[in-house]
Amino acid sequence: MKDNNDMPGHLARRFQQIAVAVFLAEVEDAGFDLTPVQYAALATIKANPGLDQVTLAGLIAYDRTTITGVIDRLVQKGLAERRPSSRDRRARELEITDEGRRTLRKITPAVESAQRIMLRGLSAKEGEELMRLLRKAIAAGNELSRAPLRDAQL
Amino acid sequence: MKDNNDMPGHLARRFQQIAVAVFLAEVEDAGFDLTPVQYAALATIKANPGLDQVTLAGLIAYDRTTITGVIDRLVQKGLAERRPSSRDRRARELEITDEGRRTLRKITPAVESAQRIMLRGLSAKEGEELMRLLRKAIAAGNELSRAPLRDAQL
DNA sequence: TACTGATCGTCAGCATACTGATCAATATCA
DNA sequence: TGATATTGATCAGTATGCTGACGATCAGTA
Repeated sequence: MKDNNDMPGHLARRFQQIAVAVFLAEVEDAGFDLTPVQYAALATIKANPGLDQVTLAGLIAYDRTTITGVIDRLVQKGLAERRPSSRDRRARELEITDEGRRTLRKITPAVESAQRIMLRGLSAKEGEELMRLLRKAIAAGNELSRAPLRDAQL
Repeated sequence: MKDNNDMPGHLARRFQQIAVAVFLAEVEDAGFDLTPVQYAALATIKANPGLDQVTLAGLIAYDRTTITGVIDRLVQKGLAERRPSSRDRRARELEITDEGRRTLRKITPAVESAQRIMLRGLSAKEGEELMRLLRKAIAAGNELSRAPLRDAQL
């Protein structure tokens, strides 16, 4: 009988669970209230000013129906803006605010600390190897989820 | 600037996302409607007849407030039973039904197939190494989430 | 035994994720 | 051009996960 610990799916769930908890704890210690999902979205908006929601979702592999709520909360916190696109009246253009920029800058040490903590049981070499294997497995399975990673097509 | 692909937290999220999608697809192909979370709970109930909800939650590292809904759905599907404990009037004893046993038996090939598919980008050796590193990182971070893994204390 | 603290299950509330549907707008092509 | 298909955003509904609170119960102790 296969144990849970032999199931990559179960290990994936556990590792994610810990990763989220560590992220939230570090960010809260730094005095901020931002989830991992909101952080990734905000950082991607900053790096791609004016992008629309579908493109953002593709860049971080979120479902398009999930991104709506995430952006709602970023807007509500004053970290991002959503305005109608001039080129496509269906689309919304996303922009980071000054407040969002400030938050990203000040939160970075906590985010990096979180990434270290979630690998604290591993040596530096093992941490690298874990990330390499995850990247490889993810690349092979990219199309298997409803929200695959996509390049920004310009 | 750190890329998403250098963040273990982001990789964890992506891998989990793919793992869940693969699991659901395989299980549905086999003609069943069971989530990864429900599967793990049901298998653990079968292996530990009469256990209470807190113990179950500890064995699979679920939050105790989450397990309530999961069991609701297993009971509603006729796969498990929840009855008051005779020893502790606060607690509920969980039992798998015959239907639950049948489902577990018939669903096993799909579950195992799913575990293979989510590692399909890796060699057998790499898959083993990924699981080893995940187990190690998880062991070190076990206490960092609200729902750590716990042994059944009897 | 009476008090105190811990524990079991549940609840309300919030934040991801997904399925499938819909509306508006754009693209494509016969 | 006109019919058709596709796309961007949203919505309702469902299922995890979590925080913090609660009532009922149990356990340990003064």
